[in-house]
Amino acid sequence: MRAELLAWYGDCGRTLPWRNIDNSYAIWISEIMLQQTQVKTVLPYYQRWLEQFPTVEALAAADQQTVLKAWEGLGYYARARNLHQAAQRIVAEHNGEIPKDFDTITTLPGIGKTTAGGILSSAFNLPHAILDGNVKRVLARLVALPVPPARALKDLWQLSEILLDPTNPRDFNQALMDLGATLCTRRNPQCDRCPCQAHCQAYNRNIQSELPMSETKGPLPHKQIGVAVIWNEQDQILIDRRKQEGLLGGLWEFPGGKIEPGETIEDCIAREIQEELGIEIAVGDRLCTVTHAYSHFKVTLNVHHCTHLSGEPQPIECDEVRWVTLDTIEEYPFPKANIHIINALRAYAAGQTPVDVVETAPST
DNA sequence: CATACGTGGAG
DNA sequence: TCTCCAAGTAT
Repeated sequence: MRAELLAWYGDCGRTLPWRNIDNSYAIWISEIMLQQTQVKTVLPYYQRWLEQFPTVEALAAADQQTVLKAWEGLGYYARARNLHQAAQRIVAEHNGEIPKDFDTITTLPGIGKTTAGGILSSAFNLPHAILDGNVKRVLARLVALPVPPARALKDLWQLSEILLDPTNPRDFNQALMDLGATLCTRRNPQCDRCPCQAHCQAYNRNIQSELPMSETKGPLPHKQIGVAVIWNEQDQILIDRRKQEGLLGGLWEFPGGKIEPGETIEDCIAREIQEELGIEIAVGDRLCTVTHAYSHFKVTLNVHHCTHLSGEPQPIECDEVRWVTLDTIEEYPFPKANIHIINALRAYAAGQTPVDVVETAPST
């Protein structure tokens, strides 16, 4: 099966900018960006990143806000924070060289088993297996896995290791991923073009469309949030930088919080701002309403104009607070949901009517 | 072993 | 409109 797969890869493999290059730093960056993220999404970020941080030294020397700004919009921001930390460790502990040893490279933050295998095989042609989403799907079909892949990780890893071509692990791993990305897709797999068709249990039983089995998940919880755009007398707006840990760590946002049962939006906003920033505000008109879906819950941001009344803002529940103008706000990294608020603010400043931004309709 | 962690695209 | 999920890792 190796020969057929490698031959197919030679003919039909994708051309990607991080493929067949002699730059382990760039390959590392691509592997991190590609975690849970499609190639098409990564492409522009990857190009910009290498222009801005061409070497591991350049990345290590950058400040975190610059790094997060370059990552803005890609999601899973711990990846950017870990990339930055790992770069500093690679410079300090490994003379600026990406480690070639599996146990060493997996001690770096953000590099787990499959990313390590991806880097080591792609950058150095070392015989380490991978098990990403593509490979899980390909292998689940190959053996007609009767359970969801998450229930058989040990077996799938073993299979990936057994199949791996020890003489050409780089091309073999890339071929496996390309097969999953282009032919052995989640829906409508093109088995008629597949180099592994004869070996595929799912195809032989004609159950390729049913595999891999998926876990059933319930509906996402939906939270209502009150958000404040607080103006001072200099026409500045108050933003805060979220703590390093957890959701959107290190990014800036407009302050606010969860609306309690029976609480009005206005009461919620005034309470949250008092609790989190220690200041008094007057809650005014609605600016916009933004509904946004994260991976594990949905939120509706009920955004209101507010006026600063008294008190010096304190970073009680965040790492930092700052008054900014609409002209300089773009220097700060913001999560996607807040980008919508900034756009609404620009429209407001330009004299337009308030807008509702709805990405996903509220379910309740 | 289960959950937290973003965003955009496809059907 | 809504669900699923895509080059996963950390805890």
